Amino acid sequence: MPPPRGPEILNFWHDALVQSIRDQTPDLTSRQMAILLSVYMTTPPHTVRGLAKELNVAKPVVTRALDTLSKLGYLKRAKDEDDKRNIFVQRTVAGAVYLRDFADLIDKAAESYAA
Amino acid sequence: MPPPRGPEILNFWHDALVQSIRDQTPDLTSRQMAILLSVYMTTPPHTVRGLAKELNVAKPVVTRALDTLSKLGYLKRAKDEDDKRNIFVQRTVAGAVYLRDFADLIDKAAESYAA
DNA sequence: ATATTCCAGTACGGAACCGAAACGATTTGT
DNA sequence: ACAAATCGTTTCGGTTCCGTACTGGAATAT
Repeated sequence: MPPPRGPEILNFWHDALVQSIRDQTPDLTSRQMAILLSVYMTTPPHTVRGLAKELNVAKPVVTRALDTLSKLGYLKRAKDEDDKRNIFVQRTVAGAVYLRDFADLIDKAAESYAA
Repeated sequence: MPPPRGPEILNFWHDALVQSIRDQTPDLTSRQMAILLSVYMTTPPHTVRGLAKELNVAKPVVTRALDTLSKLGYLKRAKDEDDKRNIFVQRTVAGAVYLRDFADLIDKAAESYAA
């Protein structure tokens, strides 16, 4: 299995992106998607400042993304009882489903490059 | 590296996305990125209606994306002398450089999942 | 206790994007 | 010749996002 690098990976990215756009699922911005993925793919706890630092963006960006993503039901805020200044961002079933579907989408796009 | 499959692909996508956001390169929307990639990764000629159909979006979406992308110098419009209603979307050096850098970025993110 | 630091969220003005409809310019059909 | 269809763009009102600055509440330091 010859590893496709460089140019070919752009083909892969292109196909996955086109699929996700065509499928008309709620159109998340790159930042929203990155935040959603961070919450699901990295170890808790997740705070606003932590996410902001990870992505190197301003805090309001994270707050706004959390507003949008929690309105969609893809994640939720939870209080930190030990330090009430904090909030923890947590996963939801709907978010897990959305990401599983997204993974299937990318997988499909990736099939062409498996050989 | 071949893109990973299954759940791992989300890790891969996450890392690539975070990298591209952190690197502060001009923040293209999914649609803009998809259009840019279509122009560079599929065979010419590329017209507005063709790109719109490929992505299943309205034509003005493509026109606006072309405005943004040509302002960035990542592609350019060219007249079709045979049918003056058409325009052809063409590649530029700056666009090629941008995509090569982007590919390097993804490649780097993919390295972690080589095994 | 009280001043300082830290956290998430809000306010604000500006910019970009969206879908739908309408527009000129060009080509095609009759 | 002239009506209809095609193509890219523009316009419209509305929504969302952005960065900067600021707010209120909570923890920490002196």
